Amino acid sequence: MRLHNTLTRRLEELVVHDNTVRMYVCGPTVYDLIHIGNARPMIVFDALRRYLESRGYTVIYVQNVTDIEDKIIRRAREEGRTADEVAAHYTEEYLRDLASLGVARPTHSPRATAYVSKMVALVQDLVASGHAYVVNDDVYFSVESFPGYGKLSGRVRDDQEAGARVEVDEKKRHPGDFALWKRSKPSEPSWPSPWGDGRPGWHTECVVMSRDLLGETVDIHAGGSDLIFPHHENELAQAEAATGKPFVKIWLHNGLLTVRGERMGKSVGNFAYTRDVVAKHGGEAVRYFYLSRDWRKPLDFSDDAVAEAKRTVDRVYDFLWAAEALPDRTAGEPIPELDALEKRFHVVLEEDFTTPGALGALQEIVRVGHCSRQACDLGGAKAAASLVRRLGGSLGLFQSPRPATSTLADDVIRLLIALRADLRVAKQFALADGVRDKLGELGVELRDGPEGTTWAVRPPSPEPGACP
RNA sequence: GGCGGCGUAGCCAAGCGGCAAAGGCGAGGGACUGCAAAUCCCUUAUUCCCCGGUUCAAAUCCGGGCGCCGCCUCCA
Repeated sequence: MRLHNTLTRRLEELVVHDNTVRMYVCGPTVYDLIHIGNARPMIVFDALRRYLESRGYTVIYVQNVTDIEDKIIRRAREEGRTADEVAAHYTEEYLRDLASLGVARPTHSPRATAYVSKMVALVQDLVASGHAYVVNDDVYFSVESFPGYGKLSGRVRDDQEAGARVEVDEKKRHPGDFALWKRSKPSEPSWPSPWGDGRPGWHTECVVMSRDLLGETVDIHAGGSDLIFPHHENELAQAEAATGKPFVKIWLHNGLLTVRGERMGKSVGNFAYTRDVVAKHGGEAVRYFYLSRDWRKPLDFSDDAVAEAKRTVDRVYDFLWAAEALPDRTAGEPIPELDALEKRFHVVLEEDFTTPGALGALQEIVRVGHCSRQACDLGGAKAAASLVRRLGGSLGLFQSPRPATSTLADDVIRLLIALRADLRVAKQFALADGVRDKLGELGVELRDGPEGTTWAVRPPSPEPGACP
């Protein structure tokens, strides 16, 4: 598989040892519910993980939880709670949102506060090796001590100075230097260190947790493209200054969500909470929506666009549930078109994980399935359905079983269908249509076909499939 | 000012040197139907923002425009 590496700006073959992919994805800072933009990397990289697993790799998937940070402290103060309480609360909520999106639990979800002593050790190492310096109990990383600084984001230090939007901190030797350890104010959470009580600065946690759980060099490190600078640039500098080894083989950065062309962000105020969008359209519609656009490109979010994705998802399930309810027949002629489509599905994913192309292939498989059914090739329809299940499953889509109705409900619906059939024979069309409409209001859709009437349940807000 | 990305049908969106340009939505026509819905079939870009260039061959490569967006500050 080839993936676009931010570091080299080209497609690179994913080469791993022991058939194991070591993958680190930047997680949330737990000071609030996650918004729908935060959900993009979670879904996209979860889909990548599942796809790699479906291709036979073992994936160790780490997503951190940042549970100590200025915003958490501020929030705690506002709510009269401790920072720990705020972090614990929003960590729970975050995990709930992940589940509602059909995102599998990471292999590890390390919390920053559990790694403070290891962060202190890293900072000590950097001070000892001359990559960091201490000023008034704060510790700064010296960007001039690391020649590779800027290689990820393509930024040259001197160019940045011209912009001069960054406040010049007198204590820093170079404007680009960044805090590794900050002395804490009396009322703030703090940890002991050789430089007095304080807390970790930016970027250090990911380096430490990544190294601890995945080793000094990871295969994939992923996150939103807004993290390229300064966050990932600074991580890279610390990690490689400390170990002298490459920190990451392939950097992956997803495009951001926009709203009417403008970037979605908490500070802009044009965001929606993941939870609210999922309540309205279902988690799987959100997932399909994200996978229908190349993961590196910006994606314009709107309610209508997600609603369209939901209709598409519903239609696929209509086909799946209908085909699976068909009587079993001995397999008919294999359909060569299905093989070709399966191949295409993999070809486009192997080349930079182009999920929109793969979804296109999936749609065509559905069409072939409908077509087979129309032609009374039940084996063909079933083959198409199981292919959709299998391929969809490799991206975390289309795994829901037909919603169970009680036997009693089934019987009553059948009774109503029979009654309506009688009414139609008697040409009592107003009454027959009334039955159809009332059932429709209850979420039961009737379809009259050449072989009689079938029905399907349309849940108001479908839950995403269980994780395989 | 520096760095990066994008511009493909009414809309969304693949394709990134060689089949007169996937797929979805929407729209139109037809089949089926008592009428619908669903489904099926057909139609909907001779052309890929504009202008030059390279090439036997370009949406795809190069140069120059125009337009939009992101990052450079916590941010997925």
